[in-house]
Amino acid sequence: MRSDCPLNYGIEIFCDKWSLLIIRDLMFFGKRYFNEFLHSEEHIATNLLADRLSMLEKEKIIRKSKDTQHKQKIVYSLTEKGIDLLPVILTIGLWSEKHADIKLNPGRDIILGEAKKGLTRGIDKMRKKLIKEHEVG
Amino acid sequence: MRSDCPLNYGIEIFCDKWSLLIIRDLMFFGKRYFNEFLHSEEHIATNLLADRLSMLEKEKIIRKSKDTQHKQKIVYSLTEKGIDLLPVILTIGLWSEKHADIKLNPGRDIILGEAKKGLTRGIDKMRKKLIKEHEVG
DNA sequence: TTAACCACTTGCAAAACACAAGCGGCAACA
DNA sequence: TGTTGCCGCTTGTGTTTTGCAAGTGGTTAA
Repeated sequence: MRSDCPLNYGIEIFCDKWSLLIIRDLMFFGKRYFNEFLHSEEHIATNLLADRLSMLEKEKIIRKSKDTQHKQKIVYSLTEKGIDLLPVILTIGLWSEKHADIKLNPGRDIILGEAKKGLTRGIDKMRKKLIKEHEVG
Repeated sequence: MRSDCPLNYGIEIFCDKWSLLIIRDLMFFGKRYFNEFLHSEEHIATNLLADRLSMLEKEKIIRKSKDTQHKQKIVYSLTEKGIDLLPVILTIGLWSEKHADIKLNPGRDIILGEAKKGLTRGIDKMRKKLIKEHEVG
């Protein structure tokens, strides 16, 4: 670590071009398998995806488990630490919606709308949903 | 741009290991000069600092102006787009405080405390202060 | 006049990234 | 029971970004 600043702690872990996109896919698009992350529109390379998944697991942001149906498949899901990145992801999304100089996906309003109405309440509501989906707690 | 996802828009601009730290220094530590950013505890290199400052200016997150007193000095300050990164920085800080497995700087509680009491209210209060300090609006 | 300070720029080595191909384990099908 | 294809990766290679050190041209204080 370069410093003991809380901001820097988070930056060193997930501030790269891919980690938060993987977490987004887990949060909002129900993706759980290696191949599903691979086919997101940003097109991450297989080696980088493998790197990020093992890093995020090491940091206890995601959890790896075996699929009970298909033995060759591995299921990824969010831990509580991962779910708690929801405010970070939403605030970045809201900032982009306000300030982007290019046209963004209007479909994402469904996700951001709740947070736009009231940040704290929107986060609480979405957090509860995620805790159920990822069997946390 | 790799996609039209709002999250991705923000990520492509400021999700690297340095940009948010420079913005933090502008927001909370009153830093305004090249040399001041240079001497933060994370120790950015001069070429990277120059790169990031020109990128952040190009993205209209910061503003460059000449010091009226010292002609050789250049003053950096936040635009409204930059000030609006406050929620992003605060939520990363709060996440770190909650989940870090190492000891973090307890002095930062002064900054995070207001947001911890109530996120929306804390942001509003700090935002108003920043708008005055950076002469925005 | 000279020494220090200012915001950078340049050069180079190391690390990270991006792309393509391949690999061993598992599964569906003939 | 052999073949074909999907599964989560790993490996190899070239390119880009980063990190460090040194230097530069203009400015300022003594």
